[in-house]
Amino acid sequence: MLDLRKVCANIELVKESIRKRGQDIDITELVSLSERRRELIIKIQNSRAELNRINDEIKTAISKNDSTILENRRSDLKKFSQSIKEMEKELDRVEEEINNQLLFIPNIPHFSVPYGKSSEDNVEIKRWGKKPEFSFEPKNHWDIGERLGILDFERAAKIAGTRFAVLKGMGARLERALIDFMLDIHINEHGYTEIWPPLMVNSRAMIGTGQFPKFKDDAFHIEGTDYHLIPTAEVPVTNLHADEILDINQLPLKYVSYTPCFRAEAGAAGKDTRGLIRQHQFNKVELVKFTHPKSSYDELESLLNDACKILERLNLHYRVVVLCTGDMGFSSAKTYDIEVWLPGQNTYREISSCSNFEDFQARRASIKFREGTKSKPEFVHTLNGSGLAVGRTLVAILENYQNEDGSVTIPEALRPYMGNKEILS
RNA sequence: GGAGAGAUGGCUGAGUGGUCGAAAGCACCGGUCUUGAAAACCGGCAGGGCGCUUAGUCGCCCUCGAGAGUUCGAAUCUCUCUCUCUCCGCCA
Repeated sequence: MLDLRKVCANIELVKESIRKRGQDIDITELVSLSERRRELIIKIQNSRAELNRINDEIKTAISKNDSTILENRRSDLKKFSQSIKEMEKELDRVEEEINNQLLFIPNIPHFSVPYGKSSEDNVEIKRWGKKPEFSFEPKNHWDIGERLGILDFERAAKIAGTRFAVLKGMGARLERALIDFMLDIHINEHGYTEIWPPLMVNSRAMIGTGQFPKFKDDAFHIEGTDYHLIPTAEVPVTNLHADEILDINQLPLKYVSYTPCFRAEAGAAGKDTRGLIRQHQFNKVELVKFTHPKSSYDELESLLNDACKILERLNLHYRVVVLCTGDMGFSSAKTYDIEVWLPGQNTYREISSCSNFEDFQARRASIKFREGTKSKPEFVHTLNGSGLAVGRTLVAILENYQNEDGSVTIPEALRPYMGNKEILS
């Protein structure tokens, strides 16, 4: 959420940033509502001050047993407080409307974010490793996985539906190994603290990180409750510190959390219907940081590196792109996507998305810190990134490490997690 | 699921209709003392919002889990909700 005062003081900047994202949101009503809000507040406050003054008179009248003043004042007060209540009702309506509108305005992109309309305009900034060469035609991961008997989409469809998968035998083991492998690196080498959060959250948490109200249809909801299946660990982990003032000496706080993620994938009908790429349920190891505003962009770089490290250990070729203004997520001020090379599909595929939200989420969830012991609390900056999407990493391994006979070599770094097995066949 | 108790500042906790945005203690910050530290003593220490001719060691307003109500006036009384704890039941 943007700061109302800043929006009103920088109307053109906000309009421009909405336009750069390729969106069309009219903020003129918001600005006039803000003015109305200020008028009402001033009126109400003056009235209340007067009300309080009269109340003090009544107090003294009672202590002095002066019944004349008492009766005079009492008869007025009721009407007076009634009119205040009416103004307050209007103020409530105005503030609710302001809030509704603010919740739908996306974050302002960082100045370093390239302008663009779609993913076509994202800018590649880094490439690591190289594409593996094959003496045969590399297969898709679903063909490899089904032949090895470790992926089963048909039975998943039977028990749940489309966009689900069953992992079996060494497939399940590989998924579990990857989770452990990623967690160990982030915890032991990168200094993150592990979190095992609830997999369902209330709507307040979903508002806090920006999924609600705008993207309500993307989440699974448990009917008759206020529980929502988390679309990413970002939601519970970021909201862990909602309504808190964090100790500046503890910043940056770094958390890593493995969770299943649930997405309705509304609007993605027909996209990536085959394979593991786009599922209603998938596993992800998520990195979350709470930082001082001054260092958040440095922390974004190191978060990106932490995520890249996993692919490097697995020796998987990847590239990093900066998302352009038109392709960036709603809450983000700057996002890097890590895209892994998938030879079976002859393309780079997003495997991690690392973002700095600046104070956009912190303001929604009210997460603050204090610069000095006597300073006013300020909002922290929040960041997160996948470290990594587990299912897509499994896909990358199957496709990049496949052999001509249909077997798959297990990356060396992963073997200790796979009972020292070297090959899936 | 049943019964009971509770929710107050960073923490502990007092307060049952006006003298309360709030005692006391702890923690923290500043000062005095000290070679330094500790102790002792003195002082400070909640969040949010609005205003300004002087942007301040400034003025005002709101907030004692959330919301509604009673009252001239609510931390205090009533109702609803949320959460926490204890006991019982059930259960991985």
